[in-house]
Amino acid sequence: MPDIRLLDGSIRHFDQPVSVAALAATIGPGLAKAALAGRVDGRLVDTLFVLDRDSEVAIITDKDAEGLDLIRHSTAHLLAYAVKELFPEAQVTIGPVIENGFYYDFAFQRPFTPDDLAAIEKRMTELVRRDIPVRREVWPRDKAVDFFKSIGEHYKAEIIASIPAGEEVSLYREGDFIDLCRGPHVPSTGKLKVFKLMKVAGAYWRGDSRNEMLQRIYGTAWARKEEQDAYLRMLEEAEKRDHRRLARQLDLLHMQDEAPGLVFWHPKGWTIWQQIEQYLRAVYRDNGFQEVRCPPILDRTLWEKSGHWDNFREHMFVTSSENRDYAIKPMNCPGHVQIFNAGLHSYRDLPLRYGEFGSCLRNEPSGALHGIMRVRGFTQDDGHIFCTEEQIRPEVSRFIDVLIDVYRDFGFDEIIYKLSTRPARRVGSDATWDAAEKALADALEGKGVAWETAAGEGAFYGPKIEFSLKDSIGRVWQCGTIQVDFSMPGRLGAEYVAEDNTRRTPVMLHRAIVGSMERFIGILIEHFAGAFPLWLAPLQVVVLNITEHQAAYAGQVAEEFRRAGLRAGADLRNEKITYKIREHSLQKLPYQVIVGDKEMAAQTIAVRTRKGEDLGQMPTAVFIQRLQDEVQRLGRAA
RNA sequence: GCUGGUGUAGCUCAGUUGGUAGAGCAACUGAUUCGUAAUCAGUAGGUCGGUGGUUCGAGUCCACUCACCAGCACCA
Repeated sequence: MPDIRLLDGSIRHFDQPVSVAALAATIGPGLAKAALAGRVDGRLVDTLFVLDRDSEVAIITDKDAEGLDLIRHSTAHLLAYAVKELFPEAQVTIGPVIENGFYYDFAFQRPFTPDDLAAIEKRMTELVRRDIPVRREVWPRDKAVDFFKSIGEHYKAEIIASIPAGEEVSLYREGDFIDLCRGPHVPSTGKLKVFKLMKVAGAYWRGDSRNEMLQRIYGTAWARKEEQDAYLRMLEEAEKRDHRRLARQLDLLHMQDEAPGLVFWHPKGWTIWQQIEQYLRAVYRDNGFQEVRCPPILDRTLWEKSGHWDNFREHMFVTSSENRDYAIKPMNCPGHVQIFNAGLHSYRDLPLRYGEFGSCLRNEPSGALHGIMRVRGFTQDDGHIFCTEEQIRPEVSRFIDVLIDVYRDFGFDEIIYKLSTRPARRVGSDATWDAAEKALADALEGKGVAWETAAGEGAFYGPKIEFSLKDSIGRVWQCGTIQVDFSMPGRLGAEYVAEDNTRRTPVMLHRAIVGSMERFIGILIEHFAGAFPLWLAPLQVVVLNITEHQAAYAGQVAEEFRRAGLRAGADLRNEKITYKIREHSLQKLPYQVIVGDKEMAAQTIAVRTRKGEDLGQMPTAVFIQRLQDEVQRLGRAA
C-alpha cells in the first residue's frame, strides 16, 4: 500500500490505492479544489490517476508552469468540443499549446468567420458553466482507428493509425465530445475560466504546403484574468509601436506598390541607418575586419558552383545580357571568396576577415513580406572569416564578445544563445563536425552564458550559433549568427599554403551582428517605440522660439548646436509654443530648447525632454557639453 | 506561393437596399506674436488600387489582376 512522498518531504501512508484528487483532499480542501493534475515521479497525470505504489507526488495547480500549459491544452480541447457542437460536420485534427495560448486545426468546408468565433467562444463559456467532467479512457489503437473512422473523423483516424499497431491510446471524453490525446487534462471544464479566441487563419495539414489547408483557430488562455489582461495590453502596446505605423508617423521611410518588399528611405530614416552603419564600421575596424565591396550581379556559373543556382533559383532575381545569365546577389559570401581567391594566401595570413554592408536581393514569396522586417532588398552586416579549424574557437569567442558589446550599446541587455548542431543531410566528416561543434560549444562555455542546443538544426554546411535579443516588451528577435562552413570554400576553390607547403582549404565562418540593417532598424523602432536614444535620433534637438522677437536668437542657438556636431534644427513657425512642443514631442525628438525673451536677455536656453521633464535654464555651451557626453555614453562616437 | 480579409483626399476613417464622394488632422492663405502637448477663419485637395464586365446609371454588384494585413509554408 502506497507511501506518498510530497514536495515538502513529508510522507503520507495510505492503506489502499488513492487518486491524486483524493490525496489533494487529504492535504486540504483548498488544494483539492485547485488541483489540476498531479506529477507522479516526474510524470504528469490526471487528478483521477490512482496511486497504487510508493511514489513522489506533487499536486499541480494553476500556480505551476505545467498548470498553465494544462489549462491551455484543455482549453484547446474545449474549443474543439464547442466547434463540434456548433458545426458537427467539422473534423478535428490537432490542438497544441503555443506561447501565450493554443490553437486547434479543423477541416471544415468553409472558413470560419469572426461571427463564428464569437459564437464558438460563447459556447465554450457555456460548457465551462456546466462544469463537465473530463475523463481519460484507454483504448486499443485499432479500435480507436475504427471508431474515429466510423464517426467521420478521418484526420484523427490518420493520426492514430500512425501510432505503432498494438499500442494502446488514450482518449479524453468530455460530455459527448471525445478526442485522442496523450493528456493529462484538467478534471473538468469548470477549471477553464480565462480564455479568448483571437483569430482564424489557414494552416496546412501536417505543416506541409503540399497538403490541403485547414482552418486554424487561435486562442489565448491564462490562469488569471489579470494575466490575460496584461497580455492583451502587451498586444495593444505592440500594435502602437508597430514599425510600419511609426515609420509613417515619424517620416522615416515608405514602401509602395511598385516596389514590393523594397524600401524608400526618407532623410530621417536614412540618418538612423547612417548612425548604425558608421557605428558598425568602427566596430569592424576595431576588431580586425577589413571592409570590402562586391559587385551586385555575378555570372550564373558562379552561382552554379556555389550551389545556390540549384537550391534557390526560384528565389533569385536573374537578368541576362549578351547571352549571359546573371543573378543579382542574394548573399555576399561568394563575392568575398573571390576577393580571398584573388591573391595567394599563406597560413600566416589567417584568420583573414572581410566585412561588408552587403546589399542583397531575394525574391521572397509574396506572403512572406512584412514591413521592413522581411523584405526583398536588404543589407546584411555581413562578415566572413577565413581560418583554420583550430582558429574557429578563438574567432567565435571574440565574435561573441563583440556582439554582446554591440547589443548593449543598442540597449539590449538580454541575449539568448542557441547552438545548432549537425542535421541529417550534411557535408563533411563526423570528425570535422565533432571538432566544430565542440569549438562553438567551448566558445559559449567560455563566456559563462546560458545557452541551449538545437540538435539537428545546423545548416548542411556546418554548425552555427544564433543570437537572439529580447526587446523592451519581451519579444525575442534572432539577429546575430556565426556559422561554420565546410562547403563553400572548397566549392569555390579557396585555398591557402600551409606550413608544410601544401595547399589546404580554409574553413569559412559567416557572421552577422545585426543581421539585416532593414530588419534591425525595424526592431529598433519597435524596441524604442520610435523614441530613439540621442545618438540614433534623426534630429537630436530643436530650438523653439516663443515669438518672432527671438527668431534670430533661436536660429543662432541652433547653429551653435550644429557647429558642435549635433543634429539640430530651429522651428521658427508662427505657432504657439504649446503647439510646437506637442508636435516635436509626438515626433519623439529627444530635446526641445525653448527661447523666449527671458532666455534671450540672459543669453541662455530653457531645455525640456520629449517626456516633458524640465531641465531648466542654462547657457547653450553647457547643454552642448551634456549632449556630447550623452552621445559618448550611449554609443561609441562614429 | 496557400487560406481568409482589406484597399475611398498626404494621414486616420465615414459613405444606408447601385443614383454620379464626406469628416477630422495635415497642406495652403489670412488674422493672431501668444511662455512648456492642439489659436481662429477661409481655401484647395479624390479618374474611390488597376483592368474588364453587368446596368439607363457602380465607390457600392461580378470576373480578373496588383498591393497590403493576419496566419500557414518558405527564409541560402
